[in-house]
Amino acid sequence: MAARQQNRSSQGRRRASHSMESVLTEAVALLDEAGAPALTFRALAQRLGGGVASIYWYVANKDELLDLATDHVIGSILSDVEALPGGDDPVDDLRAIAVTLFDAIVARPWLGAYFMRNTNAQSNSLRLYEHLGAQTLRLDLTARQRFHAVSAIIGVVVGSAVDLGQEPPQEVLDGHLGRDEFLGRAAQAWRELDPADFPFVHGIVDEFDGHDDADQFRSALDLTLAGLRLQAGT
Amino acid sequence: MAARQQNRSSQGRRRASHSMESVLTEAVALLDEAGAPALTFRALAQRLGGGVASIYWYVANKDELLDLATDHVIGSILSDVEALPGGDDPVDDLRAIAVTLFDAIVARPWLGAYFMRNTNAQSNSLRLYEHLGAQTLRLDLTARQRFHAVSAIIGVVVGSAVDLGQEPPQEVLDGHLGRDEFLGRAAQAWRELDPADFPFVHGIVDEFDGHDDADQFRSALDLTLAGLRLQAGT
DNA sequence: AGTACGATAGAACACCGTTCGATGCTGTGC
DNA sequence: GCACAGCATCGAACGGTGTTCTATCGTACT
Repeated sequence: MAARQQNRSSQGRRRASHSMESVLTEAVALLDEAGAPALTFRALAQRLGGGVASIYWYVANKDELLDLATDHVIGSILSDVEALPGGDDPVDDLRAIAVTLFDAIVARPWLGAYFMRNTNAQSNSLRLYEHLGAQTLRLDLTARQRFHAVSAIIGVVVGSAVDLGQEPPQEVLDGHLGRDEFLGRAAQAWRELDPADFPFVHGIVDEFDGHDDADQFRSALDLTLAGLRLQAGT
Repeated sequence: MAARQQNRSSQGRRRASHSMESVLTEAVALLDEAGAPALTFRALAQRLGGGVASIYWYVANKDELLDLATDHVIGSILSDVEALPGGDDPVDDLRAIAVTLFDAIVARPWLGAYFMRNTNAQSNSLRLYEHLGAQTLRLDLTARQRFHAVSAIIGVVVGSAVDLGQEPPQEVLDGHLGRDEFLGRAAQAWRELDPADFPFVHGIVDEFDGHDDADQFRSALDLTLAGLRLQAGT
């Protein structure tokens, strides 16, 4: 009985049988390969070897598809976070979690735009949120300070991620122009500004040229964490 | 001679004559009234009383339209920033600028998604960037620290703005549900979680319920600025 | 007057999310 | 063994989007 569905690609070929898992997996694969604009119902259907309308049996609309796909990968990020060793210093643990988050977004730039979009549902986002917050319970803070601290850390991650998630302006996607070259070109434009009008920009253009996004994020995070440490009075 | 174009709505009526200014103004008006999805070439053309393709004479594509519209409003934000009094403490001045930015995004939620998308051009964004950076010149920091400090502050603003710019889930847009009511409902769901699994969430749910976004932003900003002050050694 | 050119516009194209109605497949009660 | 119910699937169509093509108008200059 029912010895068919375990081998869905043998001779059936007429109809495709999916599953929530496969839909989400392929959706994430599309997002990973070519970013948010690549995830269309038609492309996804073709990849699943089925029809367009079939996807709507698993998902109400595109927003829900995005939400579920996002939650799907946040699940694996959650695993990474839970695998973190954890040490004496809660602030260091907060930093480690935040860095893990950032790394995950670097690997999947499209995540930046949808990250933490749905804190409401019983999703993995909430568990991640709890993980961050748990560290603040080890600090001497008020409830409000804890709430704001976690929001601030997520804000730093998202803020850096948005900068990062921006699609490069077409030339680098085509491979005609490397990222460093693109940065260098912008830097050159900055150098040609009037130093009297733009003293600051002139002062940091060398830092901007060829800068590392991870460094930038780490610095922003450390500023926030330093402030937090001060607040906790340790 | 040429006593026509100053009164383009009298009897001409056949053809519409626009200008870069009017295109951008109406585009911003559409964004302000109903958010990003409301800005379509057809809606904009109708508003300008002209054809769809005419807009392409002023603008290469929608991305450029968004960039220019964004830069247009950033110009007025820049005026607000330049009107700021400015005091003894550079960090306080940084805070004032950041708060001005945040307020502008609160007034125009769609800005959050596009803010600081193009630091490359000779735009108003760059001037705003310079304004922020100018304050760091009054602090005892290295060039790299200054670069990272400004990035961090922008990151906090953008991070908070993204949270804020999220379209509410349809019910509140229809007016069927107030924002506070919506927050309260989510809070209630949090309260019903197992306190053993979610100690942090339970501890801050009262803070989350009916929280003020401005407070949240201010706290995140203050953490970063406290860290910066520590770094500058004042 | 004729012409070059800045500026406008309608129609069409390809693609998108979404819906509708019909159709195949599968397990269940007779 | 067979009709039936419902789960799952799909093709085709609809309305809407950004974008392009081509034709045209109006104005200023020679």
